[in-house]
Amino acid sequence: MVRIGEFSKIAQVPASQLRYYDEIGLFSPMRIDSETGYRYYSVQQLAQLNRILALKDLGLALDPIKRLVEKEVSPDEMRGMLALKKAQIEQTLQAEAVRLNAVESRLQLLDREGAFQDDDVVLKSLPAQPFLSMRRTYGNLVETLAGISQMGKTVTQQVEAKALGRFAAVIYGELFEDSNWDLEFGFLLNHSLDLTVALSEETVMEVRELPAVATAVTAMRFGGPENGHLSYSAIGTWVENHQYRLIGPGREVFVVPPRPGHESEMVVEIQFPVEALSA
Amino acid sequence: MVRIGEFSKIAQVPASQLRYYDEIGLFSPMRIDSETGYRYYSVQQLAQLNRILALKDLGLALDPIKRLVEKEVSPDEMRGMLALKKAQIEQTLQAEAVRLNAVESRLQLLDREGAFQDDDVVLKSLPAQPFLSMRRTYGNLVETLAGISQMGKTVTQQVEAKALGRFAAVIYGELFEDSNWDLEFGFLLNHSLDLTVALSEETVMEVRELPAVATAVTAMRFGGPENGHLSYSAIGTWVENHQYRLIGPGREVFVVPPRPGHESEMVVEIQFPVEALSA
DNA sequence: TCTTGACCTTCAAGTAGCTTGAAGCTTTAG
DNA sequence: CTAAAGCTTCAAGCTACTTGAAGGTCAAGA
Repeated sequence: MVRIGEFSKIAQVPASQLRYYDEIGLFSPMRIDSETGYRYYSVQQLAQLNRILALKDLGLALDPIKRLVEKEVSPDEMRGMLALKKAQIEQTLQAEAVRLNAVESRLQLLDREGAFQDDDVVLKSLPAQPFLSMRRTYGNLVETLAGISQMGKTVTQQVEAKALGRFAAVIYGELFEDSNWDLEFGFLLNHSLDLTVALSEETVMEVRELPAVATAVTAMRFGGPENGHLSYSAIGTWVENHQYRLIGPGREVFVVPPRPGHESEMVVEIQFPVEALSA
Repeated sequence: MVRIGEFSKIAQVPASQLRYYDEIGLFSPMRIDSETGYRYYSVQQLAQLNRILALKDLGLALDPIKRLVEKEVSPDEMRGMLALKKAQIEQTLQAEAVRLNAVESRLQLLDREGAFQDDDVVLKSLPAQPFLSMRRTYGNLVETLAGISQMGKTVTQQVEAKALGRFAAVIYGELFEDSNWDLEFGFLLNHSLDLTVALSEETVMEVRELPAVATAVTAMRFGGPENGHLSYSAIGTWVENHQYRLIGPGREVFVVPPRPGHESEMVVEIQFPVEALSA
């Protein structure tokens, strides 16, 4: 029997933690002196403590561990817990990898530019997302707007609102020509669905996965398309100045969609996939 | 200007979080009605909020982000922060990978055994660790103990105590023979050092890295070597029953080293690297 | 035997980044 | 005009601890 300080040295666990585990009833000393309150542990208890720490290392929370060591858990429940944990860890791994990517981008950027950028152009990484969309070539602005408006109505009628995310467009051609716009547009979805929406005999919207983008340059455009060239040129000069290169079609995500009579309040996020030109 | 509810929908950020950011002075509404206290945001502020969220996505804490957006950070400081973050993320990635491994081991184990084991044999993953050690073949127990004892004295005299971890041994041969024990022993180190310790003309201890073990079966032995066979046979039967295979030399880590007169209180952790026999 | 210092006790508060809930006021739609 | 939805502040809760204050206990040396 040893006092808490020695046991904490042996087990390589801070005494405060042992007291805490005692307090929450997870792991208690062999004996507590009823006069002084001193905790006395036996080295035999190391085995138990190690089991607890091993489970904690798996990423389990203390509460489930408590039930585990008290044997209140069926094998099936245990299997469920572990499978859940596994899925969580896999997610975390993915998320961390993306994060690492983003941090590295920033670092490279900083090395080249020497200062932190303070304009409105921002690097992001974009996750893959299901996209209920159609692709077509439009002759002019009026035709496009009409198409979009009709699509909006049809979709909101046929698809439950909470599945629908933001309205978005992918721009395949050059927008700076006045005609023949090659566009894909539709709604981002909050979770993948298997559905199609028929707009007419010839045009059907389908769900596909909009691929993830490791690094994208993004900018916000406030107001209607008349401000569009501003944001595009901001992105264009930024990309040139910072030694990146466009590697895919741009996207516009409608953060605040235009409402009739309030078009000037609309907000669009413009996103371009890029990659760093390796020095 | 919109109220907090609508802004929260647009920005996809809970209102409670916006209030919190206001409270800590990280991101405040454009205007607060002095009569009602209502917060009013402008859509233009989305750009600022998005910058903040992007930095948060990098894994930065809110406090540094606050200083960043208030531009109280030099590029060099920023570089330092990011480099630190990068290192942290890389660590996390490693740790998560190990964790995933361990969880998968447990799951496989559970699938084969159908129940959670409740004896004292536990699966762990072991990190790589620097090891100040020497390897020799010993003729018999007495010779071995003498060697160990001399080594302990010399090392504790020559190396600062706080660098020294636990005493440990790697067992290369079969211990069940009575002679010719092929052993490596010495002290685990808390951080890597570049040093050698000469025990005699012929024997010199050096620091080398004891490799990490993805999956190890471990057991605790309480008491002297006379209990040793118990733990070894426990591990042996466990490994057979659970369809694992030994893939490297075993280790003994002295958690509570023997003290003269109190040998029966010693505690040793026995570790064997294993791998699952793929079904 | 006394003192000193190391060690132990409990209890309260702090950590990060929020979320939840209660009690009460304001705005908007019908 | 009323009801519902939306807003306010303030307090407490979450995880897994750590830190610190105030005070009691133990072992060794003088």
